[in-house]
Amino acid sequence: MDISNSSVKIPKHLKDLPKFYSGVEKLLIAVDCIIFGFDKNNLKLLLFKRKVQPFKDNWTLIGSFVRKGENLDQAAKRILYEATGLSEVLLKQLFCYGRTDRDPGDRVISIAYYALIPLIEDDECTNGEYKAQWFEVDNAPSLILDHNEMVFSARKKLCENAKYEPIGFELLPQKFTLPQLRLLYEALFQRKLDRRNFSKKILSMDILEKLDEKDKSTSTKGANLYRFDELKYKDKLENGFYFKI
Amino acid sequence: MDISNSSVKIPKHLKDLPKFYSGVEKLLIAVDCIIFGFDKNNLKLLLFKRKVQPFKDNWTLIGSFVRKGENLDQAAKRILYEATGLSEVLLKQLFCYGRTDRDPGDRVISIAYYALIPLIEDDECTNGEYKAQWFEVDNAPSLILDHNEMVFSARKKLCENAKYEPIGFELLPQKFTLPQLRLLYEALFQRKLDRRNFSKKILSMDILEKLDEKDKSTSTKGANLYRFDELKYKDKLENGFYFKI
DNA sequence: TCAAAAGTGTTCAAGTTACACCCATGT
DNA sequence: ACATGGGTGTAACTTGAACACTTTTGA
Repeated sequence: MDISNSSVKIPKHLKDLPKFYSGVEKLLIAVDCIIFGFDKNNLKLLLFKRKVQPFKDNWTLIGSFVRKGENLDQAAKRILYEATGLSEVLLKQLFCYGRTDRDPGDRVISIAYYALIPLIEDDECTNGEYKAQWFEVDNAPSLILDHNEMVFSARKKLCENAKYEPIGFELLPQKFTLPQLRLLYEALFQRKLDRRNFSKKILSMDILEKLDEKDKSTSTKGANLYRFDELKYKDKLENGFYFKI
Repeated sequence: MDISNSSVKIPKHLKDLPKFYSGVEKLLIAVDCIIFGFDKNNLKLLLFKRKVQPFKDNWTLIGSFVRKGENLDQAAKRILYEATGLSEVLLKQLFCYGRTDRDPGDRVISIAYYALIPLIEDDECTNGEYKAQWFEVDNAPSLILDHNEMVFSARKKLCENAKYEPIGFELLPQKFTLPQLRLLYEALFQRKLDRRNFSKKILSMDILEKLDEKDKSTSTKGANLYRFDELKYKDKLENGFYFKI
């Protein structure tokens, strides 16, 4: 199937014409980000104090209206950068929320994205602008509008995606141990995983690079550090391999 | 986790105030529907001749701008009804397309939905308004804007969803045979499935009702007709069962 | 009576789960 | 020397894949 943008090119004489579709009502478009992090045992959520009315000072996801000339992905990226200072981050579009009454401030269509970031300190996230705070996902305060629903769906989607894509690594530091990785998946799937079977499975995929370093912070023996080998992974993908945990 | 709309109620004094968010640019919002059908061996796509500029008379997905006071799902439902006359149809939101340059007519944010309908004749779809035509998905004409990309993604998503949700039945008549159902999944997954293993698997789920009727249109012996037992399925769902094909 | 599709059962391979023992090291 | 978490191997089981024979009936 041809998935190129379109075989029908834009005729030149259209380019400088006034816009079509006049008289159609326009709406506000926002992007909201569900920012996940992981800390030892817990999946976490970065929440913010809303700065504007309505619902000023209530807990909220971070979001912003989409600007003129800005793609949706760009908007998500900008929002995340403004809120955390991070730019190389996994962002994924989840769902579009458009109930007419979802925001009493006006009708707003909101596109939800989730972001997976390696945990950083609360105060590094503020950038002077926002009061950000990490919460355990299962222990987070109630949020404004339909943001609770967004978080719920995002968590579910994250869990699904993590089964078939190697996105868990995005939530860990570059170097991590197998026990760490296992705790992450246990938090995502909300169930215990067998230590031995987990190691076997993840190592058999042959997408981790074993480093010559140990992390002794959780045991006397120390656990080996690994790195996700993205190049190797992508190479394998092309040869019919697919990630599955 | 609390997924109620919000624990923060809208303060009464806000309700009659002028809208917030003044000065923010608004954009056009459209919903586009990828309408799938199934005919004997082939997954099909219902396409339309565009009635307006730009790209008038080119093949396109059916779509419409979202109206004031209309939820996104309602818009999708309306579009589908206007185009096919069908109203009890599976509709699922897929993805939101928002590239700034995706429509030369103006900046339009488009939310794609797929619809699964039991095949009906082309001319029943017109409703006097549109020139609709079914195409095999793999043999469809090139579409305007980013509609080719939408179709591609929708097909992929449909395939994924069909593995874990009993949505295949939406594409068949109420009464169907196992060979028919198998052909459908073969078209979705684009590979042959073993006749015997397929029957075994689908019947072992115990969500089909065997009818006392045969379809003799494809063989002398005739194939038994079945019906998807939605109530039974939902009941099983609550008891931890999950569909998997 | 035979061709063509439909229905059913068995066997084998692969993947998943359960589980036990040894290792390294700071105290 | 021992307690604690980390590393590996093996057996039982479940699931999915491969495959062959019998049944029905219109032509």
